[in-house]
Amino acid sequence: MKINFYNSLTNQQEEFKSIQDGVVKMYSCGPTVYDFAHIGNFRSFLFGDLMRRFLELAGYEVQHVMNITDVGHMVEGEADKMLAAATRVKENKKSGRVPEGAIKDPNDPYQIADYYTKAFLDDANKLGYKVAAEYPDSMPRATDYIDGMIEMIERLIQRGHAYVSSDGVVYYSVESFPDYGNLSGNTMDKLQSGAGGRVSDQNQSMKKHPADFLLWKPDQKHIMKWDSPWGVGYPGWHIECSVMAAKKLGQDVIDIHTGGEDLIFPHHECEIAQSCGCSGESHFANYWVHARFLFVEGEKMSKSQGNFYTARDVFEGKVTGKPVHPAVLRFELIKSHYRSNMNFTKKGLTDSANTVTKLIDLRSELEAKSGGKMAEVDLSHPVLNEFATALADDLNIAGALAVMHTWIKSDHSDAAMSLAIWDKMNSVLAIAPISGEGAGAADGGDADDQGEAMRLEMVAAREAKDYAKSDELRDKLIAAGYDVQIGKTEVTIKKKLA
RNA sequence: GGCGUCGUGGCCAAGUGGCUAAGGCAGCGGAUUGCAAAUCCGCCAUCGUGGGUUCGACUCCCACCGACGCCUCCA
Repeated sequence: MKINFYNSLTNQQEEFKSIQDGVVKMYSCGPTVYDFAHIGNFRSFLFGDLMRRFLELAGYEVQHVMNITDVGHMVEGEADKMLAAATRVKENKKSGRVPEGAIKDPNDPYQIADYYTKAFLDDANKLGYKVAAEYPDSMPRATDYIDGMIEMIERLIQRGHAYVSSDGVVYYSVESFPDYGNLSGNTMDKLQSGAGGRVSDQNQSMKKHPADFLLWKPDQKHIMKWDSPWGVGYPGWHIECSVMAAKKLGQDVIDIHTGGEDLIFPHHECEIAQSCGCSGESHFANYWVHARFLFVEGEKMSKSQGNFYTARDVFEGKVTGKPVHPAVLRFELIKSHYRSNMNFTKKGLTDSANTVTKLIDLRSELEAKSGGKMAEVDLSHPVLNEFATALADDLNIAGALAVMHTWIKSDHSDAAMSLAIWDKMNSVLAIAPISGEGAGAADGGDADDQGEAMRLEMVAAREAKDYAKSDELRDKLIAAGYDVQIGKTEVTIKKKLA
């Protein structure tokens, strides 16, 4: 199967060819663990997951690695992110958002990182993010790789790509790496002309070039710090990905690197400079694939706009007023093309809930009909072939979903075969459990006791032909989030997924 | 200013140099129902504007108009 991806490095669609036959080495930039991950983060992460699952459907063995950034080296406004997180955690403990006892000492950055790492894994697993199920093997934490970062910085200095400036800070010298700017288009001359005013002069005077970026900063006062040949301090942001990608994937050049589009510059540009500067290779990743941003009801998502949602906000019903099943959020986040800005809306969520429900219902129907028996099927089957061919065209999810919808409405008299096809499609969509995988499952919606009581009452009312009472109960059930079906003799109710 | 993506029905969104321009949602008509819901059947676009290339373009080229993203911590 011919697979195409849009490569940000060359700004065009390219046929995908893995370095090693049948194996794909893939790295995705992961979350910072100072706060709960929001739906924009997950849009980008799940795009990586879709890509990985598709490659697996296409027959590749995919080694996917995603880092956890737990080094407190970023700033939020003026404050260190870890310090900001400490403040936030203290507030959240008061409000109950962070349960009592979850973080014993909010001043300990490791405890904060641990707490939010667990929260991330919890959300990610619910959303069927495969790499999260492989934690910790495939999800290294930056603080466990400080030694590797120091090694890489030393090597960069040896090779003439980095230098220690007069204030003791280690910088990468972008002038030592002619390809700097190839990914983002921000070549050195453009950066220089555009730099005026934006960067503080005192910082700049220490650097050889305005675009030189930090590799190690000695700083005794920093909240998280480690010993190094350049003094006690902390590593730059970019170096962790270069190190963990190489260590975990075991080679200097990898196949695919993904992330949000905002990471193209400076983060990914700098990763390339570091990794290639260190290895001497012409490429770090052969394919750089970036996801566009997520908007909420047409607006950019931001805390000040009040339209900023974490994954758990959505699960808990902060967006729609009703709880949303994780499978619905997953489907909503993967159903639009990764290179389009996706618009996250309530209506979209409802649509997604309908589709997910339809798929789950079809599955139960097929299981009942086939007695759980499943046929053998592969991509040579016309339906799956069409489904996979769409995805092979730069992850054309809309095309693939069209195939799926048409198939849903088609003839399913061979239930065992249909079940097999269903499973294959679901191995990519992951909106319901697949054998051997517990993640991201829509487990159907069983009624609770109260709902069941109302249902029985309704049946009784109907036997007595008391339609007014029956209708009243139906309205109540619907208000309680149930889907009510009145059959000839039976009444069935089911919790809606959103 | 630099780099990049894009403009298809009410909304979301595929696709092709030439048979009937996917699919979803919404809507409309019908079947079904005590009434609904769900389901099933049917209906519902000529592709931003103006040129050009071509036997023929929505699809190729040019111009224009418009939308959006990145260039600063951000997925």
